[in-house]
Amino acid sequence: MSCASLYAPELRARGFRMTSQRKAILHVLHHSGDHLSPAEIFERARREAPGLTYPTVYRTLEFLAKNGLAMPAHIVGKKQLAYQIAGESHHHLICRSCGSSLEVGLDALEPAIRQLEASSGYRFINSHVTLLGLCPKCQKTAG
Amino acid sequence: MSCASLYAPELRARGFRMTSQRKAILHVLHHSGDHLSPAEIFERARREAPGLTYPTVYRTLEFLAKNGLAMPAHIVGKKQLAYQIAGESHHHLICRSCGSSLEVGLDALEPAIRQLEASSGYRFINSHVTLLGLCPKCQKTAG
DNA sequence: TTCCTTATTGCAAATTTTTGCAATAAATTA
DNA sequence: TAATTTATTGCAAAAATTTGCAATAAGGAA
Repeated sequence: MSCASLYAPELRARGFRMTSQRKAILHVLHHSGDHLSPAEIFERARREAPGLTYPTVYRTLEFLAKNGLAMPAHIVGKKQLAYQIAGESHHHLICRSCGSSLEVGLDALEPAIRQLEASSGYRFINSHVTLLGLCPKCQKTAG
Repeated sequence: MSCASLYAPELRARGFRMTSQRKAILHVLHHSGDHLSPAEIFERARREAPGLTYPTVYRTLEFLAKNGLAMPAHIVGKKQLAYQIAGESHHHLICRSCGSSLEVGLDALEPAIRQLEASSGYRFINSHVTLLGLCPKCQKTAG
């Protein structure tokens, strides 16, 4: 039983379908856990879903993002938009100079987010905070 | 005196140059204040810098982002990456269903960010928090 | 001011991403 | 199980973004 079946009920409940292409892409994202570029996702998912095409990869990734199953992340310095499975909330520190990134569970942010939900009326299923700055190493170099 | 001269010293101090193309693009971002797509930026900046080309726009935007003068933002649902001048810290609430966004000054986050600077060693020049969720209207529709 | 160094640009081509539409296949119903 | 509906895919072409490299021009030095 594929890990993608975890997600199928959620999709069906909204009138969407679980296809072999979506299964393959979810499988790749789920097991990698990491940020992957569309090209990497295409290469890996193709093994499980032969005949998979690029347009499908792009459309699926945007679909998953809109439905909260994947998180897109634009890393300054990398040209491609990367995607990651939307598991527990996680947050990124990215160095704007060297591009190195650090993933943190930012518990400190949660109370602030809850408070904002209350005041704005928005409901946040996934919070994904990207903080851009300078890592310790680049603080020396770049001043 | 153009608003871009504000930024010139900072660039020169790092060994970069203030060109007419960068001036034009900074001018556009500075006075719009809003998120703009590369195409919008190209159209507007071209008026001040005739001969401006697309590759220059893309390269300049990435350059400004790397140097903390502009902030990129990927809005789920929009294909193009948008850029905004990096003024005071601001944060976005984006509805993952209809794409509507709300810009907020999220003072509540600041203490958490300062704390993270201390623990990680990263220094955040710009914090740019994008929260993805459902706006009140879409909470009814999308369940 | 003129010269010099090299960061930056424009051009043309390559690559990546998006789009329109007919063909396919997932899920529901009979 | 077979038929039906329509969400989803693949294909081909369009559009957006990136890259390599020679030409240009910003800023410092003479």
